[in-house]
Amino acid sequence: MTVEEIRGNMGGGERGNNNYDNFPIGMRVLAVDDDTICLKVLDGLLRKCQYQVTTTSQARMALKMLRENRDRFDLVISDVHMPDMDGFKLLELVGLEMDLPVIMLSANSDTKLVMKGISHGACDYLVKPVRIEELRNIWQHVIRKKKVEPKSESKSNDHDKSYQGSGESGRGQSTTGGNADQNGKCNKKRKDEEDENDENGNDNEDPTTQKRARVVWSIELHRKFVAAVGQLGIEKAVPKRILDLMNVEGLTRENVASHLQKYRLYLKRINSVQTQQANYMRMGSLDGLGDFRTLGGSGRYTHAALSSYTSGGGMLGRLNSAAGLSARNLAASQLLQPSHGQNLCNSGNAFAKLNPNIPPHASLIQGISASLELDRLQHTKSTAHIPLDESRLLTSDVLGCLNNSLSNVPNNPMLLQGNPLGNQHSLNMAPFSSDSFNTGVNGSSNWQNPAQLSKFQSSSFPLTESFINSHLPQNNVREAATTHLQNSPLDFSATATVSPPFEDSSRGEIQFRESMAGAVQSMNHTPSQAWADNKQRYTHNSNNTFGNNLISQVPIIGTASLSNENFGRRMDMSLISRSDRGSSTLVQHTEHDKLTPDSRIRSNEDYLLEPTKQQVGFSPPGYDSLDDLMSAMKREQDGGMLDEEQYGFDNYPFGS
DNA sequence: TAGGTAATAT
DNA sequence: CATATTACCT
Repeated sequence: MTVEEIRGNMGGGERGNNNYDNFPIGMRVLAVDDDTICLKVLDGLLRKCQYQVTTTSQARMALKMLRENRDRFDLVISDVHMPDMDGFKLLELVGLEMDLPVIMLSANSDTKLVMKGISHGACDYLVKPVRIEELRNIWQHVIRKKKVEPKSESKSNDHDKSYQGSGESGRGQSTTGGNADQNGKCNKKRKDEEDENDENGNDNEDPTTQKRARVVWSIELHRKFVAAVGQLGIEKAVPKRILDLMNVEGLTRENVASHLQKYRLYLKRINSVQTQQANYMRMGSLDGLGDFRTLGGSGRYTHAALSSYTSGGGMLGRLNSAAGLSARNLAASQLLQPSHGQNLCNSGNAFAKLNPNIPPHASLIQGISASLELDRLQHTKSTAHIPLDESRLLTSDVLGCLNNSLSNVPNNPMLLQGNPLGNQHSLNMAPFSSDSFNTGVNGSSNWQNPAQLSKFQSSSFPLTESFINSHLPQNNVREAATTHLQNSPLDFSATATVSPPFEDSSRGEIQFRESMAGAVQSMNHTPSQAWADNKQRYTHNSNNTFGNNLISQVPIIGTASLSNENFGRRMDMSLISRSDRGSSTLVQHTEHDKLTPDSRIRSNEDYLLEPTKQQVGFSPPGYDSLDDLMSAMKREQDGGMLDEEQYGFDNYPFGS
C-alpha cells in the first residue's frame, strides 16, 4: 500500500498535522492502561517508535476520546485488566464502533486471555513487559486494516441475508452472524490477499481488474457456504441456490459448484468412515485384512492400506510397529500387547455398536478427529520426520477401527461445519473448526496468514503453537485422536453441548474453542506413550487450559462424570509428564513419559468398561440439526453398508 | 441453462 | 500435493 493510499484510506478525517509521508512515524496511537507506571513506560516506548501517542489511564476515557473523533487515532493499544472497563469490552466497542485496530496488552499471557483477545478482534496481543521491538511493528496492523476495509462486504451478508429459505424450516444457522464484525476485523477475507509490511507501495488493488482471482475459500466464505447448504438442506443445495444464499459478490456459480463438489466428496468420505466403522464392527476381524478393502476411503488409500498390510504383516504387527515409536520408551509396552490393541479397537466397535443409531455423534467425533487430521496434514507438509507409509499404516490399521480414511480428507474443517447443522451445534463447532482451519492453513504454503496470526504464533501461544509448529509425528496425533475418541467420545459431545449457556456467543465460542483446542492438545498428550518424537513446546500451559476448561464444562452430563475423571486423570498425567519438558529434544524426555503408561491404560480400561454409560450420556437431545446430513448418510449406509465398495457412491443421496 | 464429474492448472 | 478452475457431458 502506498503512502497515498494510506492517506486516502485513513478515514478521511482531518489528520491534524500528521505527516504520513513517512508513515509509521507519527502514527497516532492511543494507549490505555490503568497502571500509570505501565502507561508511562508504554508511552515512552511508543514515542521511541516515533508514534504520536496519546495516553489515558481510563478505558472509559479512551472510549470517549475515540468516540468524539474516531479519526483521531490510527491504533489503540489497551491493557486488558482495567478497573473501569474491561479491556475486552473496550476492544469490542472499539471494534464495533470505529473499527480501529486494537492491540491488547496484558501481563497475563494466559492462553484463555490471549484467545479471548484475539477472538474478540484484537489485532495483536502483547504480553508485558512489552519490548520496543514489538511496538515497532504494530503499525502494520493499521495498514492491514485499512487495506481490508475497502473490500469489506459486511453489511449485505451477515444477518439479514439468511432466511429467504423457502418452505424449508430455516434452521438457526446464524453461524457467522454477529461474530463477523469482530472476527472479520482481523481476518482477511477472500481474494484481496495482502502482503505483510511492504512500504514499497506497489499495489494492484484495482477492483475493476478483470482477472478473476482464484477464489480462496476462506473460513468465512466456507462458513457461508455451509450455512447456505444447511439452509437449503443438503439435497437441495445446488450451486445456484447456494450462491444466492451466500450472497457474496464476485463469487460465481462455478466457484460454488466446485466447492460443492469438494464438499460432497468430503461428506462422502465422512460417510465412508462411518460405514467402515459399521463394517469393521460386523466383521470383527482383528487382522484387519477383510476390512481393508472395505475401509479404503478411496482407491489409492485402499492400496496404501493393503500394501501396508503386507509389509506390516497383520494388524497386530502393525499395531506394534506403528506404536513402536512410543513403545521404545515404554518399559513394558503393555499398551501394545495384543489384548490392548484389541481393546482399543473393540472400544471403537463397541462404540459403534452401541450407537448405531446415533450417527450425529459419530460425525461429531469424526469431525474432531478429522480436524486433527488436518493438523496432521499440515505437519506432513512442514515436517518430514515420519515416513508417510508409517503414518498411513497407522491410520488404516491401528486406527482403522475408526477413521482410516481420514487421511484422505481433503479439507477437514468441512467436517464440523459440513454437517448442515445450522443451529447451536454449528455455532459451537464452527469456531473450533474454523480455528483449526486457520491453523492448518496458516502453515500451508499458499495461505497468506494474517499478521495477527503469525504474531499469534510467535507470541508463544501454547495451543496454536503446538498446533502449528509442533513436530508431532503424525501418527501420534492420529493415534491420540482416535484413541481418545474411542475412549471418551462423551467428552466432546458433552463439551459441545455445554457451550451454549455461555453469556454471549462469542464467549461461548471462545471457551469452546479453547476447550476443544485443549482437548485436541490433550489428545496429543494423552496416550502419553512417550511420544518420544514429540517436540512440542509450550505444552504445560495448554494442559492447564485444557484441564480447567474442559473439565469444568463437561460435567453437566451426569453419566459423563466417570469419563471426566478419567479425562482429568489423564490430563494430570499429562501435566506431570510434561512439566519438565521444555523445547529441547525428545529423547531426553522420554524418561518422564514412562510415568504414564500404567495409568493411561487403566484409563482406557475405564473407558472401555463404561460403554453404556457413555452411550447414555451420549445421546443428548437436539440433534435435529444433523438430521439432514445424517439421514442422508444413513440412507446411504443402509443401502450399501455390506457392499462396501466405498467407491460406489453413485447412489449417494447427494447425487443429482 | 444448470448440475455433476473428470481433467487440468496452479 | 491439494485444491481451485476449466472442460465436458447429461
